Amino acid sequence: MKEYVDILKKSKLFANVGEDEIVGMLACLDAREKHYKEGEFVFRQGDRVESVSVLVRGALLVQADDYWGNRSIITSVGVGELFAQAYLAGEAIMNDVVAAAGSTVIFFDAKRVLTTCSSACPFHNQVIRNLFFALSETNLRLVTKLGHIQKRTTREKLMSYLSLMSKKTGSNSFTIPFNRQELADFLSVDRSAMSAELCKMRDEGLLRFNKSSFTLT
Amino acid sequence: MKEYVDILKKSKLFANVGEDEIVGMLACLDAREKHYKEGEFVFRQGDRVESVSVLVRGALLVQADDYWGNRSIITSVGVGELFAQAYLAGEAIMNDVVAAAGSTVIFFDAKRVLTTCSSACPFHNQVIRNLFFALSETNLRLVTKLGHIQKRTTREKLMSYLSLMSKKTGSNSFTIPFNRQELADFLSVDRSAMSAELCKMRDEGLLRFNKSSFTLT
DNA sequence: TCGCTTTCGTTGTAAATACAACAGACTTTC
DNA sequence: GAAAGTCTGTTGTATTTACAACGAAAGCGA
Repeated sequence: MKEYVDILKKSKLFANVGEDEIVGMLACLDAREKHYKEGEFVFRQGDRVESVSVLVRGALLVQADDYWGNRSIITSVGVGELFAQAYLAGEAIMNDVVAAAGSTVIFFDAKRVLTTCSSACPFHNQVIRNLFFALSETNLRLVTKLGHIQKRTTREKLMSYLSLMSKKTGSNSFTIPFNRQELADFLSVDRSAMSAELCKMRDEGLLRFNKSSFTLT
Repeated sequence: MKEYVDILKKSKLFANVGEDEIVGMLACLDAREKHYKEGEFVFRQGDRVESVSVLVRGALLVQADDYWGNRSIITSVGVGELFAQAYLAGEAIMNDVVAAAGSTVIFFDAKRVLTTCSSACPFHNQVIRNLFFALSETNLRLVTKLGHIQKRTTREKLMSYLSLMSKKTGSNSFTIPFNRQELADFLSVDRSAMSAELCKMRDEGLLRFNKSSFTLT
């Protein structure tokens, strides 16, 4: 377990908590380590989540299968990230969580995390706040993505995304962290159709671009 | 302020907290009451949110305006509900929050809510957990909606939504809480096109329906 | 430099969608 | 019971998109 303290130290769950305190809290929070092979399920649809879960090795996918067997990926989870936090409230988890590679997860007892223990762990309150902030971050990502995707046309989705980037950077010129295919996947549209639409917008004088650099005009 | 205790009592923030404790906490959490006329802004894009906010009268809309002035509604807020919780982490709020009618909001100091005060408020920990759970609920709503909307075709969106309802109710027959227009707005598609697609699916034998009652086959 | 791969723009076609307009069934209201 | 309004299905058309396929440009390794 202690081999992963370096990773836990960098995770959002233990932000502003020292290494010694983390080691001390491992027992207090009933930390348990579990290994998964590629393709194994960490959670299945309908499971109850009773642990705060941190990925410390590998990669996970959060995905959903519908009534007809179609699969869609909700999000991916990287090392150091929390997942399934939103299901600690008691709702059954709606998605499958699958190991995309050999992975290790550390589970903390949710009840112990969410209940402050008298005086033994002075940094416990910080951890609770961190958990809340981590969930906030997830939430913001979702709202942002929803705002883009809910637009009807490809052009509107692009406008939504690009104008947000402009606001975020405070400038009409900015670089996006996606290539064309990734941007298309992010906005849930076809790459070639999106590429064509971008060029049409450029020709109409709405914007200019070079690779991943854009300028709104 | 005390006239709203009945409403606060029913809000998620004070679940499992008695009326007397709520009254006691109003001062501890630095509760402040503020009134808004229709059209007034509770928060504007870019504001910092430093209060836990509960709507106790009226109705609010969370909406976003993009670079070109287009408006899109993210969600609505009803009496007793928390809003803008995800921005307590320090990020500037991405949306405008506007009063859709004459409204009253009670603000609690976020720092005081998130930090347990020694012993004065025995139910303080419960409130912190409640805040976390409220955010979880928001999160689930978002993930669910995203799962539907990110599908490419109207049929896939319908499949996604209806198969989820089937899973949720544990039956192939269920009633949805929307009429056709509301369902279309929820899934971000055109009503008439959706209606046509539903009938096509019925004719193909995928499902049957009568008003808001559906049966998957 | 030569192949190989990746990325991006471009085009054509088939499919899906938005939009507008309308008719029938059903509700509500007076 | 009549009138007005709402909800739903239906249809036609213009627009938009997905999909497939291809070529040019850039990056990369041998």
